[in-house]
Amino acid sequence: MRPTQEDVARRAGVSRALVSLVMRGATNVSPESRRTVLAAADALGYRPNASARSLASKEVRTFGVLIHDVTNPYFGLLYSAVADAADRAGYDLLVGPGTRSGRREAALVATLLEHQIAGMVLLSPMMRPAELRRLAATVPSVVVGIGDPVTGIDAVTTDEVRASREVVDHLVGLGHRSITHVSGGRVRPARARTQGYLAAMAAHDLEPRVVAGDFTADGGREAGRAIVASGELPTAVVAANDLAAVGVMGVLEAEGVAVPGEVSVVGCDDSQIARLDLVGLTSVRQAVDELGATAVELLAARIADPGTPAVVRRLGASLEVRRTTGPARPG
Amino acid sequence: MRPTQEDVARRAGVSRALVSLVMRGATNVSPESRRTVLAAADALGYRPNASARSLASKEVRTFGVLIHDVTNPYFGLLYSAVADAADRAGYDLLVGPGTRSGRREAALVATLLEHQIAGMVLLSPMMRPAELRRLAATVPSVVVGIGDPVTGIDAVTTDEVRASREVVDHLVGLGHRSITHVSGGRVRPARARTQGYLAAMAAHDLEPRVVAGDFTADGGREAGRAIVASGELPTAVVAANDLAAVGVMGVLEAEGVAVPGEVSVVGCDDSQIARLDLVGLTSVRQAVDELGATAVELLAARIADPGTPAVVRRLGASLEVRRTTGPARPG
DNA sequence: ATGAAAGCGCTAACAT
DNA sequence: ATGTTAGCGCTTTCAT
Repeated sequence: MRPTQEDVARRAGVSRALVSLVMRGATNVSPESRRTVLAAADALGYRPNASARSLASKEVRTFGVLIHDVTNPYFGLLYSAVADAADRAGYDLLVGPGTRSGRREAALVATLLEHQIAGMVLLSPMMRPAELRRLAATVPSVVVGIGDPVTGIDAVTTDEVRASREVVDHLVGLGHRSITHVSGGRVRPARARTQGYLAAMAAHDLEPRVVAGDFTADGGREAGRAIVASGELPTAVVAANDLAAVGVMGVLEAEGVAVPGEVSVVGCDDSQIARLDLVGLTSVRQAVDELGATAVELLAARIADPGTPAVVRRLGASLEVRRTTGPARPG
Repeated sequence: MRPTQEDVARRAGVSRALVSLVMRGATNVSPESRRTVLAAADALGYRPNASARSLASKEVRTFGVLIHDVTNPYFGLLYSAVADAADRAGYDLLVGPGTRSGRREAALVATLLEHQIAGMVLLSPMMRPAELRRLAATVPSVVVGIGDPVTGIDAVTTDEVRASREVVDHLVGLGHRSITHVSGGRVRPARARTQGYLAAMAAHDLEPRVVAGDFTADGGREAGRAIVASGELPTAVVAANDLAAVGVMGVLEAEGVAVPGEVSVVGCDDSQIARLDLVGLTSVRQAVDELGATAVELLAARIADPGTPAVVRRLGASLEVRRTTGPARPG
C-alpha cells in the first residue's frame, strides 16, 4: 500500500494538515517543519494522490486531449506543442486516441469526462457541429486545427484561406496557370483548404480543378492516377496535405513525369516527410507551437471566465519553398 | 456543478448505495429500480466521477504511457497498438509525452504516478536501468520496443538479432559483402540493432563497419556524408531506423550515387515514410500490433500476480523488400 | 433487493 | 505556525 499523508505525518510527528501545507508549498510553514516533513515523505517514498486531491479541492489540473489520428505524424507535432504549453501552464494531459473512422470519438469523450478534466483540447475532431456544441456546453473545450470553426466554440486554426492564397500566388509567380487541387475529402479541415484554394484561384481569375483525395498517401496516389489518366496534365498540383502530395509525386515519378520540371507539387503541414532531403516538398508550414500555446491559452481563459463569447484565432502560415516547385513548363 | 450520485438518488427516490449498484451493473437490483435510476441519471446528465470511484474502490483502470518521442511516427503506430489493446482490456491511458532529450522523463513519471495508475507502459524509455528498476518496483511496468531488455523488468521487444540477421542475409543473397551500418547512437534500442548487425556480419564472416547516427534524418545525413567522404563506398547501408535511412539516401542522391544501383539501403520500422511510393525503402517491419497487445497482456498479468519473475517476450519481425535494395554493384 | 454508515486520501475553513 | 474538523463523490461492509 502506498504511503499517505497520514503516514508522513506520523513519521514526522506532525498533523496531516501540516503535511498538506508543505506538499502544496504553502509559505507560512516554519523551515524546520518543512525540512522534517519533506524528509519523512522522502524516506517513505510518499507521492500525493491526484484523485484524492482533486476530489477534495474540486480543482483539476488535467486537460483531456482528443486526437483524431495518432498515426498521422502531423498530430504528433501538434500534440507535442499542446503538451509543452499545457506543461508550462501546469496541466497534465489525458489523451484519448481517435481512430480514423471517428466512430469511437463519442466513447472516448465519455471516458475523458469521467476523469474530471478541467478542459478538453480537440485536435481536428470529426464530430458533427451539434455534438461539438453539446460537448463544449459540458466542459470547456477548444478546437485546434480546423480551418472552418464551428460557431460558439473556442478555436484556434491556421488561416487556410490566406495560406492557400500564398501557395497559389507562389505558383502564379512561377508562371503556372493550370493548377489542380487534390482535396482532403469531406472532413472539416479539408474543406477549409479546398475553399482557400478556390478563393485564391478566383482571385487570379484562374479555372479551378479539384480532384478528390482523403489526407492519406493512398488517396494522393489515387488522385495522382486520376490526374494522369485525365490526359490533361496540369503544370502544378496543390495537395491538401503532405501525405497526399507525396502520393501524387509517387505516381508522377512512376509515370516518368518530372517534378518540378513538368509538374510542380505543393503539400501542406510541412511534416517531417516534406523536410526530408529525399523529398524536398514545398509545403505550407503551420505555426504548430503557436497553435498549441494558443489552444491552452484559450482554454485557460474559458475556464477562468466561462461566460465570455467564443473566440476564434486564426494564425498565419508560411510557405516553405523546396525542390518540388519550379517554373511552369512552357504551355 | 456536475450532478452526483446523491442527486440521482434523490431524483429517483432511492438511496445512494442503490445508484452505485446500478451504475456498476450489479445483478441483484430489481429491473424496476434499475429503470428508475437510469432514467434519473440520464435526465440529470450524470457521469460517474472516476477520481472518487478509484479513491473509494482502490481499483484503478488507467495505465500510464511514457512516450519517448511523440514526433517520431513510429511511436504513433506503437501507441495506437497499445491503445487498442488497452481499450479492449478495459483500461484508459494517461500519456506523458517524452522529449528527445530524456531530461524530463523523470518528471513525467512522477506526474503519472500521482494519477493513481494501475501500471506503466514504457515506450522505448531512455532511462537508465537503475531508474527503470526503481520504477518497476513502485508500479507494475512493462517496457516496449527495447531490443536489449533490462533484467528484472517485463518487456516485449522485437528480436533485433534475428531481424538484423534477416537483413544481412537478404543483402548477402544479393551479393553484398561490403555492408555498412548506421547506428542509432547510445540509446538502448539502437544498441540492440547494432549488436544484431555485428552478430549477423560475424556469422557471414564479413567485416563490419559502423558509422554513428542518432535515429533522426539529420543524423542519417551526417552519417551519409561521413560514408561518402571516407572514399570507401560500401555496396549496402543498413540503417538503425527509417529516418536515418532516408537521411543517408538524401545524401547519396545529392552526390549522384544511384540507389539501389550503386548502393542498397535498408531501414528499420517500416514506417509510413518507408512505404511511400516515392521512397520505397526496404525496411524491417516490426509486429507493432502484437507488441502493443503483448505489452498490455504482460502488464495485466503482472498486476494480477506481482510476485512472478519478469517475463521477456521477443517477437519476430519481417523484412519488407522494396526498391532500395538490389544486387551488389560489381566489385 | 435496498438502505445506513464508515471511510478512501486529501483539502479547506476554522481554531488556537 | 500548526492542529481540528468536516467534507469531496464514491464504494463497501453490514443490516434489514
